[in-house]
Amino acid sequence: MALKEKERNKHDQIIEAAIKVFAKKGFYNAKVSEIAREANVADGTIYLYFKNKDDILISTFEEKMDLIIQQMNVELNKITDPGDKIRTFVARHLQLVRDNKYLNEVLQIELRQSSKFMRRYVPIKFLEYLDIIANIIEEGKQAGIFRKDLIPAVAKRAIFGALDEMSLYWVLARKPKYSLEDSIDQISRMFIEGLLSKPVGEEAPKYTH
Amino acid sequence: MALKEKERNKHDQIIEAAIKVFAKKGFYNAKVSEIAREANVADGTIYLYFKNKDDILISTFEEKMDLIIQQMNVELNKITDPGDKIRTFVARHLQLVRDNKYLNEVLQIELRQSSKFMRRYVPIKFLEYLDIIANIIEEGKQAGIFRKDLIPAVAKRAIFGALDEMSLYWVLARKPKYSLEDSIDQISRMFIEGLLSKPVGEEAPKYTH
Amino acid sequence: MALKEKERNKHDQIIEAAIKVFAKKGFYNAKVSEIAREANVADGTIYLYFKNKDDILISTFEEKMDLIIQQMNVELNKITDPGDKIRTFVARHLQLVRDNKYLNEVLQIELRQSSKFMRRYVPIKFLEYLDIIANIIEEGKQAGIFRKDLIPAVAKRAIFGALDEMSLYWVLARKPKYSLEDSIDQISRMFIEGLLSKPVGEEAPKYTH
Amino acid sequence: MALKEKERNKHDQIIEAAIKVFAKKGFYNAKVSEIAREANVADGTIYLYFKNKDDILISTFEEKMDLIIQQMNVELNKITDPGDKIRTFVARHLQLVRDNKYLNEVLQIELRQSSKFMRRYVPIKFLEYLDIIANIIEEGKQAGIFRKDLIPAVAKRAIFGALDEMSLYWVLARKPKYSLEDSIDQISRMFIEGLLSKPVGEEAPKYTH
DNA sequence: CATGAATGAGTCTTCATTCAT
DNA sequence: TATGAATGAAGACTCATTCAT
Repeated sequence: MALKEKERNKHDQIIEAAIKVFAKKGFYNAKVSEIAREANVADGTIYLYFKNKDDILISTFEEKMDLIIQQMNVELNKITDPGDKIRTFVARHLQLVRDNKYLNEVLQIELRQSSKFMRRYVPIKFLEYLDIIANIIEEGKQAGIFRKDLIPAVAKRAIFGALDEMSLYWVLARKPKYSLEDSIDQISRMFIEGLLSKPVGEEAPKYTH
Repeated sequence: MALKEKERNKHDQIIEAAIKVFAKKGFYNAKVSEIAREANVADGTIYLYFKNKDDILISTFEEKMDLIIQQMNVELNKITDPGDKIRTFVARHLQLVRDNKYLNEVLQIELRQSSKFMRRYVPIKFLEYLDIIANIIEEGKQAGIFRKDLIPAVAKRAIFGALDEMSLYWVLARKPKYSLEDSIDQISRMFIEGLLSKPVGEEAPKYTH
Repeated sequence: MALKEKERNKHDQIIEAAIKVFAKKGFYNAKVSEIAREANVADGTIYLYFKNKDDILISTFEEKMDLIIQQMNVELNKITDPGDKIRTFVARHLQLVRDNKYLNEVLQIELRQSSKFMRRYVPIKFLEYLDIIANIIEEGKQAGIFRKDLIPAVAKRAIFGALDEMSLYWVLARKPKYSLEDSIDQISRMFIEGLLSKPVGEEAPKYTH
Repeated sequence: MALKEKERNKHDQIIEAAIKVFAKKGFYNAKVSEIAREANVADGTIYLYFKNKDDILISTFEEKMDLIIQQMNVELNKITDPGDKIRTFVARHLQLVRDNKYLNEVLQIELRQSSKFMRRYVPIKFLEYLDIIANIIEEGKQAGIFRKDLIPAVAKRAIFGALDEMSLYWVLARKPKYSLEDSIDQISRMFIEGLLSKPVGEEAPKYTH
């Protein structure tokens, strides 16, 4: 492992350490010296790779989101049906959340944390991620599969919000009561089919307005 | 105005001041002395009404959520159809968000802020709010209007998450591109009807799972 | 003495402590916490009275120079002859230097210390002090006692510089070899009469160049 | 230029770089790494030529003063009359100051900087420079040209101080109001002849310049 | 109840110096 | 000799909290 750490460059060591510490303590309660210790570097070394404590968090976010966006796009490019894409997006998102516990906690809680980050820092990568959903919606509309009156810019946020809240639940719940599979299924279907039961032969729902 | 402030008790003055300051600066960057100044009381006075800085935030949350829950229940009790209830919940929630800019910012950003609050503090009031949604889902299922396989505990989080993300957008966007009405309509229909278009004559959607 | 310190306000306690510590350690090597200890206040208290460490030094300078300028003017107003005024200025300056060992060290060494102060900070009080000399020169010229071709703006700096260098000598020399009286006499006469011996009847100096 | 720098040895490169950086930033605000960059060497290289940061300043001072003292002695040895020597010393000093802007700033401000240097470090070279003046005074006394009661050890400091203050004015004033020639003339005459005018009837000095 | 001056623990950041290459 | 990445000690400053009035 010592070898493994030698191989990875210090930048990455620090990012990984920061994710752990931020996840455990929260950004404001995390000490730079603790990140340094976790990364097996000296305090000062952090500042050779990052401008300041804020920069560590922002860099973590950008670099990790970049990876996630790439992976997500690779996955989605294998699929053509918009409904399947939604289902896949939901599944992949929740799997990522489950498999990257620490990172999820940081993205979930710490980045939302403070006006400091939410406002001053324009989360380009986040918008890029949201737009993956918007694109699926748009494709679905074009293909005549999704309703024409959907506003992708609103829908993308609704879908992301639902997933995000589910993720938060997992972050906070010590013992989640619902499995990943249940969550994927529930959320996919809520969005694709809606809440209504639609017995064969029944007409379209009445709240058309 | 001096009179108006005299009338209100100091506890409420401080809560209102805290909402403003937390909304503007964020919890960690808000200074107790700034809240005191905004509330027109001395720094020390804060500590006669609240245990500490954390307690101000937690009290704000609990007291305000209590009000919101009561109002929401009054509203929903006038309605019987579960679909209408969902639509009303969505509408009311987004209206509250729009009409209580500062409070929304605090609930949105600051309470999510830190493991400190999200973990240590069990948000009873928040769960109570979520359960309003769960109850609607349950009623809908009982009435045969909503799908039987819906899991209310998951659905409630999906719906709240969608609303919450929309709220966050309003907090952060300087000039929101979508109106309250559009958002209410979009989100209500996404959940009630789903994303799929249902061309005349076509049967129920194919992804029946 | 504890009583005496109680009487004086904290601002002055800090200034006096700062003079001692700056004199002993120099500005950059002086620790704010050391000034606080010397002043019998907490570290944070310093920042209730001064913006930052720089501000302590600058305030010390301004406040003390103000006192010195006032005292000097009172003294000089009792005298009419410009030559006597020069002699008195020289005497007073050197006495002040001798009697305020710590302050002198700070003014001498620490304020000259760094471009930081000498350039960024316009030493209004210092110029005011220099102008006392310029005024004497001007009066002397008006009265026909001093040479008409003297440029007060240059002469004031030459006289101050001579005194200042003498002061520096006293700061640095552990055992000064020359007494205050000798120094006063030498410097006064060098400026008033010059270096040349001018026995009665002797001709003017020969160095025409 | 690369060639030119290759020619000069690294020691001198560092000294010249240090003069620039110290002049610009001041000793305490100058970074060793900045000196290294300016000198086109690596940070570590500095420590092959100098013991530490202090040593750079002290070495700069000693080496440069050595040169100045030599030049000054060469110049003065061509002259015999003590009055002329004083005038020449004044002129040469001020010319050096004007022609070596950076060095002057360092000598003026940075060496005075801190008790650290002024006390711990005995400025042998500085005393050597002062003694050039003392020797002129002594010669003048021997020759019966200067007053017998002059104390060279005091006079040398007065003269140097006057020059030094004038130099400081040039360092700090962005647009000096007085020319080099005026300054040389004023200071030389203030010391040689004094401030007093010599009323008609008495012999007027002939060097009206 | 109310005040607000005083406290002092706590931490990010800098930068002279080292040393493996 | 030369490098420059890494080190880690050190200190200015903030601000939640207290308590004498």
